Amino acid sequence: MASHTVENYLKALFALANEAGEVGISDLSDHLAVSKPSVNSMAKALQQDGFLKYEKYKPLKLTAKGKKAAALVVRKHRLTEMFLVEQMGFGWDEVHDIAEQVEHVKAPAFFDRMDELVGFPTVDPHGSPIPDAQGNVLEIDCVKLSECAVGEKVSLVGLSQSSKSLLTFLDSHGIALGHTFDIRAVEPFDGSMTVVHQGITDQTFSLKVCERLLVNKEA
Amino acid sequence: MASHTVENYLKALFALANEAGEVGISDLSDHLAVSKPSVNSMAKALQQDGFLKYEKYKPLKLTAKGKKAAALVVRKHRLTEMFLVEQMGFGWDEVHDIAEQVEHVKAPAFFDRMDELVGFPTVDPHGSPIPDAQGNVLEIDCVKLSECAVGEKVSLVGLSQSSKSLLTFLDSHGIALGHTFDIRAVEPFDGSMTVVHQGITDQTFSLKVCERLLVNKEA
DNA sequence: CTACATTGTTAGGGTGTTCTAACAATCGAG
DNA sequence: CTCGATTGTTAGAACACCCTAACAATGTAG
Repeated sequence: MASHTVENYLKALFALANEAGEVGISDLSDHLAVSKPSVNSMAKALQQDGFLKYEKYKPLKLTAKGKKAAALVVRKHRLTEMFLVEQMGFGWDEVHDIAEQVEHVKAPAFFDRMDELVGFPTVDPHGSPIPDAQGNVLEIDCVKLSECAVGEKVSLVGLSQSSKSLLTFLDSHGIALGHTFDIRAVEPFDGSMTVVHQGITDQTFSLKVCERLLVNKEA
Repeated sequence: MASHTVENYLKALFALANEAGEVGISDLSDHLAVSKPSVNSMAKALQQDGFLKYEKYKPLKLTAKGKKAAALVVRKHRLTEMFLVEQMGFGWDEVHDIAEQVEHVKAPAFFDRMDELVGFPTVDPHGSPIPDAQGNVLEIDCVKLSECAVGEKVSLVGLSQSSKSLLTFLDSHGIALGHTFDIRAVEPFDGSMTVVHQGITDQTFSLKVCERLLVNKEA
C-alpha cells in the first residue's frame, strides 16, 4: 500500500485537478506546503509506480490507477468524517483534522464497519460525495449560490472548499445542510445576497460566502 | 510528538521490560523485526531525546519520560481496542491489528471521545490495564492459572501475551473474561489442568494455556 | 517580439530509518 | 580459566522524503 506521504500527494492531485484533470507542480507545492523540487521528484516516483503521467514542463495528470487510489483515500477520509459526526458526536467543524490522520490507517475492516454503522452514506457531513469502494465518485447536481438569481428557492447541498472558518460562520448563523434559501436580492456592487433562511429569518451573505455554498434548485 | 517508528520502539521497550525495567537489544530486535544495528542506532537517538538510558553493552532502560510516553501510546492502543469492541462490534480477536494502526493517530480529542463513549474503562478487552491520561498504570492483582492449586476457585481477569491464536482458542472453548474455574486436578507429568468452567463444563488445559490465563483468587 | 514573471528542473545535500558485513565484548559451560 | 555462543557495536550504504541555490523553460504584457 501507498505510504502516508504518497496518499497525501494522491489526495491533493485528486482535489486540485481542473476540468482536464491536470495539476501544476506549483499548485501541488503550495497545497502540500512542500517545495517544488520535492514535488518534482515525487512526481517522477509516482509516475514510476503508474499513478500519474509526467512529462517535463507539462502539468501532472493522474492515471486511472492513480484516480482510483486517490478516490479510495478520499473515501476513507469522508467515511471517517461521517463516523466522527454521527457516531462520536463531533461537530462538522471538528472532524477534518482528525480524519486527516485517521484516513491513513491501513485496516479495511475498520472503514467497512464505519460505513455500515453510519448506514452507507453517499455524502460526508459537508455534503461532499463519498467515493464507493471501487473508487467511483457520484457527481452531485448543484450550483454555487452566487450563480443563482433573485426569486429562486434553493436548498443547501454542499460546500466548496469547506474550511474551519466557513463552518464556524455557518454554525453561528444556524445554517446546516438541507436548509432552504429564498433569494430576495443581489447587490450589484459587491455581489452580496439577501435571502430568507428556512423561510423565517432574513440574512445577507457576502459574495465570498455565496461562492462557497453549493445549492440545488428544486427546493 | 514522536514518530510512528519511535512510538513503536517505546511501546516495545515498555512491553519487554523485565522486573528491573531493562530490555536487551536482541530482544527488541526480535520483537520489532528489525536488525540489531538498527536498534542500536535508534537507542542512541532515543537517549538523545531523553527517552531512555543507554550505555555500551548494557541493557536499555526507559527513563521516567520514556515510560510516560510509552504508557500513553499503550493507552491509545487499549482505548482503541475497547472502542472497537464496545462501540463498533468487533471481536476481541480482531482488534489488535486495527488498534496497532489507530494508536498512531495524533488527535487527542479522538481518543478522549472514545474514552468517554466506552465509559472510562480501566482494562481493555483482554483484561490488560489501560494507563490513565498521565501515563500511570494500575497494577492488576492476579496470578497465572498455572500457579494455582487444586481446590482453588478463581476467575479470569486477564491474559498474558494475548495472541490471535490464544483468543481463537478461548473463543472456541466459550471462555471470556470474568468466567470462573474450579481447579479439579493438576497433571504432574505435563502441568495440564482440569477445571470446571463456569461451574458447568469440565475442561482440560495444557500448561501453555494455563500460563497465559491470569486469574484472581477471590472468585 | 522581447522582457519579465512564473513555473519547472537540476544539482547537491540533510534527516530518519533501515540494512549487511565484519568485528568486539560478554557470559556461561566445561 | 578458556572457548564458543550470544549479544552488541562499528562502518558503510540504501531508500524515502525533504530542503536550498541556481538555472532553464514557458507564457504573457507591453
